[in-house]
Amino acid sequence: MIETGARRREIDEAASELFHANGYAATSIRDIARVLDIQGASLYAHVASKEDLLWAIIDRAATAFERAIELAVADTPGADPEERLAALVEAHVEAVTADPERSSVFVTEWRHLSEPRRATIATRRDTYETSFRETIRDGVAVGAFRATDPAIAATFILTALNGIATWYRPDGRLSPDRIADHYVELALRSLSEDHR
Amino acid sequence: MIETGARRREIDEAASELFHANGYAATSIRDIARVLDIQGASLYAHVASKEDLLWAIIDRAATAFERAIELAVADTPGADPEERLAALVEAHVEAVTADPERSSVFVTEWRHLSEPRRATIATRRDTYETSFRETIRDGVAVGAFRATDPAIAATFILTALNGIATWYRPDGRLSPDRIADHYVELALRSLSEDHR
DNA sequence: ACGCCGGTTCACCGACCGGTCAAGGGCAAG
DNA sequence: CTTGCCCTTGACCGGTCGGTGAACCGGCGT
Repeated sequence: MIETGARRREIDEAASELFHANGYAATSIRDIARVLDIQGASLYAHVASKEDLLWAIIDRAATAFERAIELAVADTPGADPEERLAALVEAHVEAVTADPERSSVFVTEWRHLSEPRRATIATRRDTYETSFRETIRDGVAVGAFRATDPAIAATFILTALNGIATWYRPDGRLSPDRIADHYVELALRSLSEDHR
Repeated sequence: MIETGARRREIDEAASELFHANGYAATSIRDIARVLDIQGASLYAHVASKEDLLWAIIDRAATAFERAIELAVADTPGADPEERLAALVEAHVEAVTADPERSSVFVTEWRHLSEPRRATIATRRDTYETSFRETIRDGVAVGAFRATDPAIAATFILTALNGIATWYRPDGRLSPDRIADHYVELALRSLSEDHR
C-alpha cells in the first residue's frame, strides 16, 4: 500500500530538493524533516526508510521519461527517423525541465539504490537509450543520417540531454522551449549527412 | 608544504577509486585506509582532512584539463575555428580517458568542496568553458559554423564530453582514439552550416 | 650504541547517522 | 463525551563518522 497523501508529497518534494542540492548520501533524514518543521522520527509515519524515499523519486522520474517519449512517438505515427529523433529529444527536454530536481536526482543518485532496485533502473535506462539508438540506426539505414556508430551517437546525445538537469534553472535565461529547439537542432545536425 | 611521497600517491589513487565508485559523501576515511591495509588513523600522517583528499584530486584534474587544451591550442597556431574546436574536443577526450576516475570525481563531486575552494573551481570551470564558447563564437563570426547561441552549443558539447567520464571503461569496446574521432565529428557537425 | 623520526597502531572523543518505541495530542465519527 | 486513529514527539538504540593523541615500531645517520 503506497501512501499518496498530501504530506507524503511534501516529503518527496523536500527530499528532491535536498538530494539535488547536496546529494543523497550527504542528506540526512533530519535535514529533510527540518525543511518541513517536524522531527526526524515523524517521517517514519510516512516512509519506511531513507532509501524508499530515493526510490520513490527515481521511480517516478523514470516513469515520467518513459511516458514522455512513448507519447512523443505515438503522436507521430509513420514519422521518418529525423522527425522521430526530433520528437524524442524534445520530449526529453520537456521532461527534464518540467521537474529538474527530480530528474537530476534520477540521473546522478541512482547508484545509491540497493541491489534489486539498482539493477531494474539500469535495465530501464538501457531500454530508454535503445529507443534513441534504434532511431539513429534506422536513420542511418535509410540514409537520413550519415554512417556512424549508433551507440556512440546515442550516448553523445543522451549525455548532453541529461546534462540539462544539472544546469537548468527555471528562472534562467532560456525557456524550456528554446532549449528544446536548440537541442533538437544540435542533435539532428550532429548526425547530418552533408558536411562540407 | 604539500606531501608528494609514494604513500601519498597511493592514498590519492585509492581515494579516486572509491570516490568514483561510491561518491565522496558515501566513502569513509576508513574505507580508503582499508584498500591500503592500514588503519584509518594512519591516513592522517599524510593528509590533513578528508576534504583535502578531495581537493587534491579535483585540483589535479582541473589542472590536467587546463593544460590539455592549452597545449592543444598552442600546437595549432593560426588554426581556423573548426580546427581549433576539433583540437579542444580531442584534448578533452584524451584527458578524460587518461584518468577517468579522477576526471569523474572532478566532474561530479566538486559540490562537496567547502567554500573558498568550491568558488575557485567554479571559476576555473567557467574559464574552461569560455575557451569552447569563444571558439564557437569565432566560428560563427567567420561563417564556419552556423548562426546559433554559442553558450548553448558549448554547454551541449561540454556536457556530452564530461559524460564520457561516467561511462568510459579502459577495457571497453572503444579505444580513447576512436572515441575522440567520433566526438570530434559529432561536435563539429552539430555546428555545421549546411543542412539539407 | 644511541637518538631521532616518519609511519603506524590502539584507544578514544563528541557528533551524528538511520531507525525504533512508548506516549500523547488533536480531531472526526459515533 | 468518548473512542479510535493519524500524526507527531522526545528519548533512546547501536553503529559509524571525521579526527586526535599517546605509545611504539623499525630503520637510518651519527
